[in-house]
Amino acid sequence: MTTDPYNIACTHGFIQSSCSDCNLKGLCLPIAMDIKDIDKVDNIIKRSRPIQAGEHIYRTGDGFTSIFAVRSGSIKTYLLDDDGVEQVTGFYLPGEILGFDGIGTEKHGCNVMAMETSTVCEIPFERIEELSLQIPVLQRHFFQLMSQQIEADHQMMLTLSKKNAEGRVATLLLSLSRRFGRRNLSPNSLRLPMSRMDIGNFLGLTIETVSRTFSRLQKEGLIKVDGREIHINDHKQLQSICHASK
Amino acid sequence: MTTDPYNIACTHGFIQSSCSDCNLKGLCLPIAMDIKDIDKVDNIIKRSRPIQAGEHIYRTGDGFTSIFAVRSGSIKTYLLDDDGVEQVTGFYLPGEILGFDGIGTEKHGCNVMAMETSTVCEIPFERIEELSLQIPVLQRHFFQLMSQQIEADHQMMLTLSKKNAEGRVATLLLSLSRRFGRRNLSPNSLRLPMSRMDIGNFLGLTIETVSRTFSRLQKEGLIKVDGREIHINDHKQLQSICHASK
DNA sequence: CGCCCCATTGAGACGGCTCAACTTGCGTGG
DNA sequence: CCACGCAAGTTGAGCCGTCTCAATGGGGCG
Repeated sequence: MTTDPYNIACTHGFIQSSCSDCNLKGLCLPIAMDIKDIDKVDNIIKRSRPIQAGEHIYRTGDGFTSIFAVRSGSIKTYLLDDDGVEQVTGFYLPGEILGFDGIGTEKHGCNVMAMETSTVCEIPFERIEELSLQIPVLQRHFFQLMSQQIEADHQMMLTLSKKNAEGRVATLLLSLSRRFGRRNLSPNSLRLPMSRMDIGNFLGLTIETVSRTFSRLQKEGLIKVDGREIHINDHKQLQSICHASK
Repeated sequence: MTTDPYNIACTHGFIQSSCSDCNLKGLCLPIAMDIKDIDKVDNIIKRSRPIQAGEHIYRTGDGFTSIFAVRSGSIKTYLLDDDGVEQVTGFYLPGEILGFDGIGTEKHGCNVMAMETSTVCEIPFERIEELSLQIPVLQRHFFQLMSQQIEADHQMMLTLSKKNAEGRVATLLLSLSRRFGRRNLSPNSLRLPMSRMDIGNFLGLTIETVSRTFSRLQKEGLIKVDGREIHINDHKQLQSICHASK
C-alpha cells in the first residue's frame, strides 16, 4: 500500500507512515521484535483513511480477512441478537487490537463501529499467518493477544455476573484509566469516548442507573464528573468498591 | 509418554492410545489434517491418569505450559477474585479444549477443576508452537479455536448482561444439548455434569433462582427435571425464551 | 429561537436476592 | 439394619437494587 496517499500525506498528527515510526508500536507489536521483522509486518499493513463517528469497519457476517489495530480515536464492538438487541462487547483505544472474532467461521461475528473520528491499521490475517510461520515471535505474539482478549472477557463475565452497579462502573473507569496511563496520558483525568448509552449497554445497566451511579460516586468524592470528562480523585477507594457484591 | 501405563492398559472405555484412534478427533483436531501430521501431534500429547471430581488440573498463577483437551468426564474453569468470590467461566465436555488463558502472561489466569472423574490430554504449548511453524493447518486450527472461545465468551456477556433467569437457563440447556448432540448423544435427554451451585454461579443467579426456574420450565412442559437428569420436550419454545429481556 | 439528543433526577414496579424451613439421597457408624 | 449427619436441592415470604416510565435540564446546530 505504498501508493496509499494517507501514508505520505500526513493529514493530521496521528497518521504514521510506518510501524517503526509509530509511537504505539510498543503496544501492538512484540517488544522483542527486530527492525527488519517490523518492516516485514509494516509492508502488509494497510493504513485507512479516517473513519467517521458512527461508521462501521465491518459487520456481522462480513467475510473475515483482517484484524485491525486502532491508531487514533476509539472503537466499539457489539453483537446484535435475532431480536435486534445490542450487546457492546468491547471498547478499543489506540494501540489495541480487535477483530479476533470470525477466524473460526471465516465470517465476522460482531459489528465494529467508530465512536469518534478514528484511524485504524488493517492487518490482513492470511499474510500474518504466512509471516508467523517465518517469525516465531510474531506467532507467539498473536497467540498472546488472543489469550489476553480471552482473559479480559472472563473478567468481564465476573463483572456482569457478580458486581452491582457501582462495582461495574468503577471497574470500567479503572480499566480506562489504566489504558490511558499506558499511553502516557493522565490516568486521573480522562475524557470518556463513549456515551452513557454505550456504557450502560456494555455493563448491563440502563443509562439511568449509570447516571445515578456517576452522581453517587461524585457525591462521595471519589470522582468528578462533567459530562464525558471524568476526574478520578481516589483510585484506592474506587478500587475497593470494584469487589463483587450484588 | 509411551511409558505411561494409561496408554497401554485401557482401564475403562474412554482411554485411547492415540489421536488417530480417538473418536473425538473430529472435535479437537482439524478435519483436513493428514495422518502423518496427526501422528506428529500425537507424539507430543501426554495422556493423564483419571482426575477425580474436585481435583484441580491447574490453578491461577501456575506456570503456563500446556493446554488441555477433555477426553472424558467434564471440567469447569473459574476465577477467584481478591475477596474469594468465585466466577465459573466455562464448562468443558469431551472433545473440547481449554487453557488458552495465560499464554500472554506465562501464568494461568484461572482455576480448572474436574466436576466428575475425567481424563484429559495435555498438549505442551511450546511444542504446538514449534509444530505450528511446520504445519500451517495446525497454526490456523489453534487461531480458530481461540477465536471460537472469544466468540463464545461474547455470547456469554450478552446472556449475563441482557437475559432474565429463564433466558439464561434456557440458553445453557440448549448449549449443552447442542454439544451433547455433536458427540452423537441424545440432544433431548441429558445428565447435567454440574451442580445447581455451578449453574447459578456461571449464569449470575443464586441456586434458589436456578431451582425455581427449572421448576417453572417443567410446569410449563418445556422440560422434565429429575435432579441432574434433564429431558427437553420442546426445543423450539426453549429457543424462543432465550431472547434478551430482563 | 426552537429543535433534538443526551443526560440527570424522581417515583413506583418488579425480578431476583436473602433468609429460612423442609425434603431427599447418600454415606457412616452404632 | 436403622439412626444419624451432611450436602444438595426445592419452596415460600419478604426485601432491595435496578428497571420502567416520566419530567426536566442543558448543549449543539440549523
